[in-house]
Amino acid sequence: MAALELLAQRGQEGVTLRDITDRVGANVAAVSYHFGSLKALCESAIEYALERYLDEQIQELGFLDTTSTLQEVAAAFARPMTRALAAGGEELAVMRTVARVGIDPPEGWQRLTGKFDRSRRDALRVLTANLPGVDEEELIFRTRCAAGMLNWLALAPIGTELAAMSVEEIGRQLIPVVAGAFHGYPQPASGQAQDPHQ
Amino acid sequence: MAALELLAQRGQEGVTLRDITDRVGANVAAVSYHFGSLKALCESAIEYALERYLDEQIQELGFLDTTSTLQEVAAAFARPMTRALAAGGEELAVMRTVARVGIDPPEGWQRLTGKFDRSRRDALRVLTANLPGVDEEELIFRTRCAAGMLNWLALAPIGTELAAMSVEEIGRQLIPVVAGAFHGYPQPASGQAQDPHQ
DNA sequence: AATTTACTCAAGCAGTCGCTTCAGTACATT
DNA sequence: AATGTACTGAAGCGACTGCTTGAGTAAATT
Repeated sequence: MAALELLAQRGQEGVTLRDITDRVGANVAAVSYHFGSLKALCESAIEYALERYLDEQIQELGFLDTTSTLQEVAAAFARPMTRALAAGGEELAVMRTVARVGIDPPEGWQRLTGKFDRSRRDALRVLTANLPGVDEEELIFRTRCAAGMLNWLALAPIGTELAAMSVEEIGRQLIPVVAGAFHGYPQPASGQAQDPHQ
Repeated sequence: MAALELLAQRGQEGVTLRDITDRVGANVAAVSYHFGSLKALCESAIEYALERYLDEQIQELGFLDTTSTLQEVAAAFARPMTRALAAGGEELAVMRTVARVGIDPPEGWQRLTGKFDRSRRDALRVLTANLPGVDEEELIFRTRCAAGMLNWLALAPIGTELAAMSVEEIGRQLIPVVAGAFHGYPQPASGQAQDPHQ
């Protein structure tokens, strides 16, 4: 039940029935018996991963309030990923599966839209307090960009490099980048460009 | 020769020989005749996409110099992607293929490391001029984060939303985020113990 | 002891995969 | 007209896919 996320993350469509059964030492019939089909097994694994990630994300954002700094928001936003990168193993496989779903969403993934929306709303709430001058639409966009960046880190080779670091080291490098993406760096509307952080 | 990138982007490992031939109205034998194998065809398509993207990226960065602002750097860095998103079609398929390669690199992709390194070096050169206070190692990290974010935009569903906008509209939303990721947003000085998770 | 329940196992099904084969065709060259 | 070159078409090969089947097994329940 657990070791198959390791396969779901190596490619949603690239995982075969016998890959899984060989890895866990089971028989192909066991999958049909327990899940009905390979597709149902994958959906079950994806649902498990999504729930686990969203619960963690919502909890992290729940620790924040309107007095939280932008760095704290970025840290909370990125913490599920940084923790998974540092932990590796099944925790990282869960994050990779979630990231894959963001690229190749399965058919019936709308079941979890509720939790997903709540996670996004929580992030938006703490961001608007820090960046009152930015449109809500743009904050949503930045949130999605930041989430995409984190998902990319989980999937791309750079993620395996980060996996060798501690969670503090990852956060030290990553959080300023996430916070910077949230904050933005305005385009020179007219005249001289100035450092907006002063 | 062109319409097959559309398939390579729908999943490197999920593309089948008959998918391609049915789409272009050709026969399976034509692939073996022209490329030798499906793998060779995919490698050829990937190589084509990578070269096309890297040439464009290097050219964009080449327009910059040490007097360019951070927004200009971000704009040049993101322009191949914003342009592809606005253009759609084959140009977007090329970017999606490149992004897929970043996640699931094919076996012999080291051939193009030279151009890839040059692109990264060019980006680093114009970034150090804008951010002299940041370590080079961290600038490399931020460059990879920003590139990952752009790749994500190409692959994820948000990319199809962006594809409905003009290149100026995309840039208006995207460039501040990329520039913000480059610039970073510093963490609060250590010792304040603001983080509730420690 | 008998029965039910939960599950595993090897075998095999139809379908698809990448790839090859070889006869057939269009066209340029001689 | 004959020949060579470049390419296409349909058919089929072995390997693999997801999935099913039916016999077999171990433990719990009766």
